Amino acid sequence: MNTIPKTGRKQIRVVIAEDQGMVLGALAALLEIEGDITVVARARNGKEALRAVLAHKPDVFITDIEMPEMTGLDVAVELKRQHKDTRVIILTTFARAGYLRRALDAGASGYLLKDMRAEELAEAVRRVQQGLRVIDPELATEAWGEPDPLTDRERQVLRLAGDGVTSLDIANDLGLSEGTIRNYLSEAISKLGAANRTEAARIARAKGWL
Amino acid sequence: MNTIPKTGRKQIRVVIAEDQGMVLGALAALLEIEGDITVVARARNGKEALRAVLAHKPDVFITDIEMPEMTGLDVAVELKRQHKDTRVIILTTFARAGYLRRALDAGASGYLLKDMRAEELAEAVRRVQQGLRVIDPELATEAWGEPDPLTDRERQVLRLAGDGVTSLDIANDLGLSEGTIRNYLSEAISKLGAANRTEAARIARAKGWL
DNA sequence: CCCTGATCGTGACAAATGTCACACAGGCGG
DNA sequence: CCGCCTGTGTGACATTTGTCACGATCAGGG
Repeated sequence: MNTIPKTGRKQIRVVIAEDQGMVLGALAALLEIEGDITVVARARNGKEALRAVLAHKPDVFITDIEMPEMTGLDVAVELKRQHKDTRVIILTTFARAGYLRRALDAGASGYLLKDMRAEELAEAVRRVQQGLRVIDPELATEAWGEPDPLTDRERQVLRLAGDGVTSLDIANDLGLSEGTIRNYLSEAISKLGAANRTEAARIARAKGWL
Repeated sequence: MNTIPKTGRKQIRVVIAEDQGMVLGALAALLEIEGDITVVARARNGKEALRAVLAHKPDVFITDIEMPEMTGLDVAVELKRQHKDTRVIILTTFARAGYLRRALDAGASGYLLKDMRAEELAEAVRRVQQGLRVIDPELATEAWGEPDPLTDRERQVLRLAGDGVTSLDIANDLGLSEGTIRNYLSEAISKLGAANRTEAARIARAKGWL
């Protein structure tokens, strides 16, 4: 690092959020070697990220989805709610239609997968800063496939069941009757075409619905 | 980057393997900015990594565990079998005692977690090249805790059950009787102190036993 | 050669799970 | 205001799952 910024054009100011320190530092290094991009702050969880973006008002905010404290998607929603004009790029491992849809609903300008070529990140930052959208091509087509068929309750119940929590325990947790839980699970299982709660949870997770 | 290599000392030659292109490129960028380290090859799966290490004979080989084609651990085992003297650093997301143990058995010199600080990677490379071991401190203590209590069959059955496959289907898959499957699962559940197959699978996965 | 542990099997029983049919409230769109 | 959907509940029933007790075989170690 420490290349003197090629000061010809205005620098693109970026904040990055990512919970794995190694990846965070590496991504920052990757962007810093581009002369026209400056990483003005880094965050290792959602709340920190939100504070950083509000404080620095960067041009572009790059964020992972699954982080402690607050999800990258939640941060995007909050920025939208506050009408901030920082553009958001979601950078995640998961090629899940459900995530992409939620990202777009939250007003994100980009949705990139971590297994794309590293060179594309800086390019995406530039495109997004110019007001363009950058969506992973494979996902873009598939995305408007099936919408999440689950209701909130079903999702909530299925999440617990998928971790091995017992129907009775779920009922107590949520203050419902055990029969009701079994009904929800039965519903979810049939909606997802699964054979049992475990498979149902696996399917839902794979689609990004959980 | 582009600091002119401090050519006083010999460069440390490194090969990196990681299936997520973005992370791979970023890690390479991170190491390249260190004057004394050169990334001589990158690989995006296990087989490619093995070939790259054999071809370049680097001082240090940094690898992820979960990759297509061949696991980072498998690559390490193969290098050990061939008595190669490239030092191996495992760099993974998972703080699992089972993984660490297997890594050490495979002769790895380092086991780092992706959520450590980015600066520690280059430092680890230098230490390892000098013949030292670098193990994540938290793990180091815990590692020699509990060994995997499961037998091969139990592991195999539990893996399927954890994906929602039915006892009967597992039985057919493995050519065993359904009762036997239930026995194995019951055994596994009790060994792991779980309440049911789903929780048992979750626990086993978390420990790196699956 | 005996002991142990892993593997595979049976049978029986209890508990959890999955399915169905049905019921009643509240909310929302037409 | 009338349906319709979601959320919630009940009861009954079939199936799956989890547990136990018992055996039989086989390989390896002492």
